[in-house]
Amino acid sequence: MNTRLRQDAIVRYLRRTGATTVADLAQEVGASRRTILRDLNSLRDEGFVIHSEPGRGGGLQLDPQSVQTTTRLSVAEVFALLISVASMRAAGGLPFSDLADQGLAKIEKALPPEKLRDLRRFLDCLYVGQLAPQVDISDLGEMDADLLAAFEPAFLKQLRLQFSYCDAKGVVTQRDVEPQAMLILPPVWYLVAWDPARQDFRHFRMDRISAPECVEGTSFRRRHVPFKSDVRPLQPASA
Amino acid sequence: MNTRLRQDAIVRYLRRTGATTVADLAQEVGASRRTILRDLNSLRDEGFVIHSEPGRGGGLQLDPQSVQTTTRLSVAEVFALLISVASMRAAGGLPFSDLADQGLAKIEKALPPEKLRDLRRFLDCLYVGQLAPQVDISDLGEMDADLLAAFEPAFLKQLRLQFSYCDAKGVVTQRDVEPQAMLILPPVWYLVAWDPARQDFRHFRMDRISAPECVEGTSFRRRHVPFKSDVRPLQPASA
DNA sequence: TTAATGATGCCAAAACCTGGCACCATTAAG
DNA sequence: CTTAATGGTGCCAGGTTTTGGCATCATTAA
Repeated sequence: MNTRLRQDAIVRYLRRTGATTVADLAQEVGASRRTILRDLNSLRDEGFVIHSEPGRGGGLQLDPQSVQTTTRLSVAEVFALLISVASMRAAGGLPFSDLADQGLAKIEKALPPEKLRDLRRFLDCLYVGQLAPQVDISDLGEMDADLLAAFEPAFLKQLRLQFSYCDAKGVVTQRDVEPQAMLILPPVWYLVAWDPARQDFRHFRMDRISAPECVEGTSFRRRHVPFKSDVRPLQPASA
Repeated sequence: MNTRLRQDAIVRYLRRTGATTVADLAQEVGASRRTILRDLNSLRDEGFVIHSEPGRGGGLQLDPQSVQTTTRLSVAEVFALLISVASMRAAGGLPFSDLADQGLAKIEKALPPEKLRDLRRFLDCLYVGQLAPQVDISDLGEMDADLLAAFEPAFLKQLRLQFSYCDAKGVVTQRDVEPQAMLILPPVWYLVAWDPARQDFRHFRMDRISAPECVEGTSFRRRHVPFKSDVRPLQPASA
């Protein structure tokens, strides 16, 4: 985790919990006490007002007034975005939710502090139930950037994709396929691809793909993927 | 000098001078040519449009239109937001997805059109499975505005809320309750409230609430809502 | 043709970040 | 008073990231 991301996470957590301790923050963002204290100093340098009190019963508290800048989105719009992203996260840690959070943090900073405060308080009243059975995707988070970097050109330029794949039995094989679609069955993402060697479609769990790499100079045609009827396009209707 | 600070300095200098060269920038901010070029790439990733032309008489120029984008979102961040919102919509039409789309549309406008086109093409390759059994929430969409308008002050100022409620058996009753939380069990939203008349918690399906209205002048205290263990706060956990 | 310029890959050195440790000051509880 | 919890600082070894230099290429105007 990046310094900047961690500091954003700290601000979010402070905003959410109202008051907490250094040890708690360290646990929450997965860093040491020392690092948290350093981050707090950095944040104070950047203008965030963070009250702190040593001693038993003391703690940290973020002054809500200490966020400023200009706006372009309406409060309702930001609220809606917030809900979407947060729900997705709650749904089981889909990939990219960290990125989305990061983007939202920037957007939130563009709200008038007063409205932002209201938004936060309102949001604190929201809870979500579990959407899907929990699956271990602990490694997925760190692969996002690599996967995205490799997949984007593969889909855009229709280049073949090579990677090594670890199937359900733990057997690792090397693959060279034509990416056709990505299928999301929360919280697991699949790559659906045509395997020229096997002359058939195959689907691969994202979290079992490693070392993905585009094969430059290759090209292929899109195929009609035989999805079941309960699978539908993700593309929003209107936007 | 920090990476971020240096990149800000580059943008300021480009804005100020109108046009310049890499060597000039390197001199100005006290870094090497190589580093400047790296920074320019980062800035482009974040959406800044920087024209550059090689060759004698060429140079760099910052597109003034891209400066209006005060919120510096990276392409990856917008992509992540897009995924979240689109998935939510596909997952069963949660309330507010229209608003979220609208907000995203504004954000997308801040992207270079070329990148936006790529983003859309990439998104065409995504599909999503069904998250939860389908429920009829056809009316929910039109109530969003009313509900939001009524609920926001109720939660913010802790005012009692009156509405008429149609229970599962179709019996309509008049309610006057203290709103404590909102619970999302996709795709259905619930209002969790303390009912003073019954001295107990009650939950109400959003799509069965009608004519909600805040009762001015009332006030109450927040209570600890006895949620089951698989219910968790919607507020994003730290990244 | 030539010199200026943007652009990219590579690599070793420099800079920075991190986590652990020792230690201190303050505070509330017992 | 003693004790445990807490915020805060200095220091250092190890790890990660950033940086600058270099070679190289493409493009453009003089």
